[in-house]
Amino acid sequence: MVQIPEHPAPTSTPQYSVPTSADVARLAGVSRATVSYVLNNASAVRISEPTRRRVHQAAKELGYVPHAAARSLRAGHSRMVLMPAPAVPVGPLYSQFFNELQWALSRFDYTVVQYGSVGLQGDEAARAWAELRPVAVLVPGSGLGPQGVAVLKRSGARAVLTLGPERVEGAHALLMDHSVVGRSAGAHLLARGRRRIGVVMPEDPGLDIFAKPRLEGVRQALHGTGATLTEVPLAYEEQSAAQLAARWRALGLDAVFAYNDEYAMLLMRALQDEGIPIPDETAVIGADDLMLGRLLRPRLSTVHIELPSGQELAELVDRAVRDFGAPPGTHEVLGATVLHRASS
Amino acid sequence: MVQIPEHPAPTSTPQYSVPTSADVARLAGVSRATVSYVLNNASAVRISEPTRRRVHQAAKELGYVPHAAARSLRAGHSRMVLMPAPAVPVGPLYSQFFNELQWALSRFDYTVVQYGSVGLQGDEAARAWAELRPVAVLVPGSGLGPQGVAVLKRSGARAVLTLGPERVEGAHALLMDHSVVGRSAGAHLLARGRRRIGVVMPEDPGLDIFAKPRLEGVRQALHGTGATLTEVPLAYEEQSAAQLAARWRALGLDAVFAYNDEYAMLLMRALQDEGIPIPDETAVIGADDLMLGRLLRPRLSTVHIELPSGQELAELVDRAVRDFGAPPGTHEVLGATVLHRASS
DNA sequence: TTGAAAGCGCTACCAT
DNA sequence: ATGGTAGCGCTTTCAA
Repeated sequence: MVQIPEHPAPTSTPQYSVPTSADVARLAGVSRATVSYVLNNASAVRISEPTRRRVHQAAKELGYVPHAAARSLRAGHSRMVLMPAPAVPVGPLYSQFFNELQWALSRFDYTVVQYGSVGLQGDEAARAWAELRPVAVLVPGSGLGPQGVAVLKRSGARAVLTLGPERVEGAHALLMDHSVVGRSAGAHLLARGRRRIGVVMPEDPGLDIFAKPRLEGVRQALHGTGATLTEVPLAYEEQSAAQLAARWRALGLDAVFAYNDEYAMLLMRALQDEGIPIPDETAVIGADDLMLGRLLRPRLSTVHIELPSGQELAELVDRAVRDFGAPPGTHEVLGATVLHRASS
Repeated sequence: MVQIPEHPAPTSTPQYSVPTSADVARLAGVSRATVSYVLNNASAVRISEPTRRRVHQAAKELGYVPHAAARSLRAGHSRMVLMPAPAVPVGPLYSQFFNELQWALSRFDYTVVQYGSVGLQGDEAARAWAELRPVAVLVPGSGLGPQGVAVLKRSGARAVLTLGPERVEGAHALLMDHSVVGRSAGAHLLARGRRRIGVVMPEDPGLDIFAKPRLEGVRQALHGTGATLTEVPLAYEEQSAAQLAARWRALGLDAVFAYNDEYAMLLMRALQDEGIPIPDETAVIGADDLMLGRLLRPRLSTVHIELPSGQELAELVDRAVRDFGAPPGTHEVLGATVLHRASS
């Protein structure tokens, strides 16, 4: 289970020990109960104004800060929403989404905590999270199995939500099916009259969870149209792009969906250096709608991705927590819109 | 102090209550003490092999997960390193640095938790953090005052480290003085023979904490050389860049440090659209060494920024925790190197 | 080798 | 209006 390694004892004792509510009570000349009532604005009991003042004064004087662990231990539950930090370095899109979510959840009086679980595998990670007894767990990406969900629920988590490509038994699913991105891109390229379509596959294996569904989406869009699909591996390096560009004409493609805008920019530059006219000979489309794509010449077409608003998601979490008897639901939360610019 | 709003009672009771070590003890037919010994591999006591097996078996059967809050309450301390999530959306540089740090700290058996404190102000935030009784707090950016540091320390935090532009009384400082970035850029432009130097100031006020020191660094580099410095406000939008470019010649600048690579790319495109040759008429240098800067024509010169390694930082944190009697130290942790490419 | 029990800081019930 | 106190889950002496 859990091992507590030994750590050296403090080299010196703190001059002041941490003040507790008992200290506040002593200083104010009241009982611990009264302190608790006052500091929590308990509505069930009425405390006289002078007493309140004395307590507040004493608390301030001592620099008293309540002990969250003790409180939630006593209460039997917490308002902590735990969110494992995604292992893959994610873009600004996600960062912003996360901040928004955090803000929205705090409006519901939840405390959002991002837990770094580097190096832990699957169910082992779930156990580590469960030790914190969060009221809800919001898991990005894949990597949590039904076992993990069960562990969390048995440990009192009232809602487990996954943000990822697939449903997990027992958990609410916020399906972020990236195939819709590929479908949009594929459909767009078809509509532009392209027939021999390449799809960039980043060589960074960490990106597979996004890249594979996007590829699959393109495949779906092309299905039954007679258009061909060619996977094009590419590392996020100039040299890799140059090599690819050198053999580009041999691939015989008239369009390429470049996984995202960054890869698109990398590839586009290499193709242009090779003298391949865009979009005439090869159309290029990216994804993520980065500002920088607009600066290219020709301007980069892209698939704009809509994540759910933090507000919506926070409501979903709150509802799941409150109706935690209800069966877990599934929500499609990824939108995709093609922004047609000059490169396609 | 802290207000606990009321929340509706559970709509239904969980079918199974969360298993405790007492449940494990009961099922295994031993005492709670024995369970604790077994699950924590206590070296002080020897437990017979059959008993161990029974305990492990029972724990597994019940899906027992220890309660971190109860444990740290009893222990009187935790191994939690708390890191407030930076309010400003930060780039991939920081994300990677953070992951590395997290990993390194986990090697020291710390649990890293990122706490989202959106909407909390200064010392209020510090109190919220202090409620969690972290053993160490690692605060990025500015925003924590001496008061806040005191609150944290009085609440048992054995180390408070700030990652930011300036020292804070009582806290260890990992000084990330961005003026070194500006100094490098300024010195480089001077060395290239430029004399009328512009410095892009992003209009996003959240970036001021980086932008102002960078500006100051340029000022320092130019000091006493007779070169002039002009602040150039720019929003991260094409239109803003276009407007700036339109009046560029009137500014009479022969070089510009563009805050970072993204702003540099934005500006460079606008200048080129305006027919201003780079670097002949105006030299451009960015910062952050983004891959995408290499794709521009001319290739973008940049200031490569070196953050400290996660390993180093983890060691620093660990030492600070262990020798928490020692006076807080100051460490310069930002390096800057100019990568001269074609744009300057 | 194992068990009984105290107590970490806090809140909520029940007295007064 | 205020105080006494039990008990949340856990670890760790001390006794047996």
